[in-house]
Amino acid sequence: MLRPTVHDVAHVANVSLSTVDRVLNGRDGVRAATRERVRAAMRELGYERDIMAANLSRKRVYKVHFTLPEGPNSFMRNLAEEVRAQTRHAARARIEISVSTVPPFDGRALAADLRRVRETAPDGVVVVATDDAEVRQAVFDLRAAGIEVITLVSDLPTSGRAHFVGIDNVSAGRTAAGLLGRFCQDRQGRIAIVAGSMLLRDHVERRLGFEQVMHAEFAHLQLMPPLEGRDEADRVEQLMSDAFGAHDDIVGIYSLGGGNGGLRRALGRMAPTPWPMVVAHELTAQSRAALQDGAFDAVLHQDIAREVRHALDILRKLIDAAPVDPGAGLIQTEIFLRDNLP
Amino acid sequence: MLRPTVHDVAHVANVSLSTVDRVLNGRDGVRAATRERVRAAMRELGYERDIMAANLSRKRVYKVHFTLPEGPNSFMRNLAEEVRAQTRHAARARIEISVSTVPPFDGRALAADLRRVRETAPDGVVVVATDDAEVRQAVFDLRAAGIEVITLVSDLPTSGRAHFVGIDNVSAGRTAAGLLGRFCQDRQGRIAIVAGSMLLRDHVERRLGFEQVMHAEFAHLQLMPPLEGRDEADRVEQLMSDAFGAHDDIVGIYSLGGGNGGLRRALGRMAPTPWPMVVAHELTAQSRAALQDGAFDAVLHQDIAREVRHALDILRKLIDAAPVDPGAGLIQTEIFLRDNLP
DNA sequence: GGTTTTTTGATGTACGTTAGTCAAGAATTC
DNA sequence: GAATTCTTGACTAACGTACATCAAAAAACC
Repeated sequence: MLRPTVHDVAHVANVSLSTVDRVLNGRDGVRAATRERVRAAMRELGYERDIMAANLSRKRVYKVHFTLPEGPNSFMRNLAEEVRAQTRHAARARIEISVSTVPPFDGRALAADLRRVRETAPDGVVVVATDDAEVRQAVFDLRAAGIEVITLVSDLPTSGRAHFVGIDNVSAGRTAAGLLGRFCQDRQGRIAIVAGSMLLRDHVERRLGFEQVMHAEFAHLQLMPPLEGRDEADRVEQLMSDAFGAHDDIVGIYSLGGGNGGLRRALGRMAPTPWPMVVAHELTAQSRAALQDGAFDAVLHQDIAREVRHALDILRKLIDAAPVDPGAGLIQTEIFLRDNLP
Repeated sequence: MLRPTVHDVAHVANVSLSTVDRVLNGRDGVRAATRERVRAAMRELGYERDIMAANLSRKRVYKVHFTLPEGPNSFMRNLAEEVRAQTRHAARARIEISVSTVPPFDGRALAADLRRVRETAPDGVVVVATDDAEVRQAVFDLRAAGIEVITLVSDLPTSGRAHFVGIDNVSAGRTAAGLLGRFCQDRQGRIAIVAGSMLLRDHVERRLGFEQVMHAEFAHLQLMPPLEGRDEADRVEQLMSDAFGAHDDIVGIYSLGGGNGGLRRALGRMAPTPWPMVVAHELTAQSRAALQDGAFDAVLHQDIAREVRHALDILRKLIDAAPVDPGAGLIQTEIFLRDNLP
């Protein structure tokens, strides 16, 4: 009832262990007919190589590199911290993690870093991608060098990256709209949108999803054009204060980027009556406090720790050439109210 | 820079491999002073035993048993299916899974099954617990026999189970209230609660959390006493129809158990105007359809696949006597609207 | 046919651990 | 001080796989 081993395969195929080994590891010097006999035996027995024993034998160490944007952003700081925290755990699974940071929103710098990383010949790379042609090329070159690439948090499609690990941002935007629309279903007025930057793919996607659902399901609410807060609290505060000054019928706010501290301050100073319903992104000290004191109603969140673990998991499978469910990588967006704060 | 091995420990402690092994595996015949020397060397080097190599050597197979309630409940059917699906995967990690099913809501039968399972001497047991003194005793006896026990979906505190894997049901109830209250914030009227059975701990907890928040935050809404639908669609349909007949001001419904098909039918036949806001539990074919056609507004869900994987993960760690974060096991409750259905 | 080349088998070592045996050495007992 | 017990070290085999070497067998070539 135990798992079949190479010995069993050798026996069934009526060949020696050496031959099974040659077939298994793609070494040459095996006649096609013999190779097929061995393959048939493996299929018949349902043989699967014991990866742990295999790794033990080859002293395999998975070299994985993370390239992250630096900057004061508390979300990215958490990310970096989480990667560091996983380094300890990963060592147990023979994964050796290295990290480099690059300036945010700078495609050129990111591409340069990826080229540098390629020289260190890692087995896999995890990158928070900036959407840029040069970055796309750098990812493509990594792939060409046999290095597996996974995008994290912000995707880079058609770059050859094997998987994206993060939330579905269009869906997150739709969710925000579904919540905010229902919160405001019996009200008339405007909905304000505060974005970070429309250069970030995840922000663009959130806005897209949000507007889709708002238009389709909650047409009685009037969408204002997005304010670009660049994830900076002061700028967000200024923009929102201006908006409150210009309109007294803002009944809902969707904050899809950073700088929530500024939004709080603007609300505290001059929120209209009734207090607008607010949906924001990322559970941080600011947004948590805002939930608790009732300033925000809901916060959409991605569990970064889970994403990092998930990325490492998928990467290991890719490197082992094990099958990976193509749907893997999408993390469910979490929704927090003041009532289910962890 | 590689991980230290027993050889390194032996060298540093200036003892033989045999002695290190004796200390490591708690065999006797080692003087206290020597043992301490070895321990010091392990600490100094940061030695951690390579579990994969260790398991390979001892041909360890983790025997894990699942005891699940049977019955027509689609939630439990999914659970059983998921356990079966994990069996294949688990085999790769040397985990051998067995499953038994027992009649639902029957503490005596469950306890009997656990006693039977104890005879098969598994390393660990995962059980969907019915809250019952006899079950508590059976779990306690398993623990006494050195068998690790984890409760799944429905907890059984003070039974000695090592962990509970599932959602925080009080928090789920609070979340439901937070959503429903905000959905109905500009309305006046009654809120109906449909439960499965108040004999199930998870249902009791959901109701508790729901009422907590409703009373505290949304006192303008009037809570009706819970209807016990026993997770049966027909009964739920009857109860809700009666409720609609008796009251024309039901503005919100919280369905915290099964039988959502019945709720849908009752709503279709005689929902008041405006259509009540509905929050239900578990994403099934019924609740998904109800979200899509707008009958339900939100569905709280627990990802069973994740729970099963999580339970196996924790169990493996427990059996290896590895440290397990006491907070592990709590799975975030997912929230689905029609806008973020997977 | 004999020779060369290709294919196959036998054998050994290693990975880091478990687990055992046996004998030498040290400490303890009377 | 001798007999006894306890402690320690040296050695071996095993887990399932990888990888290398050498010899034997089989196929291909001229």
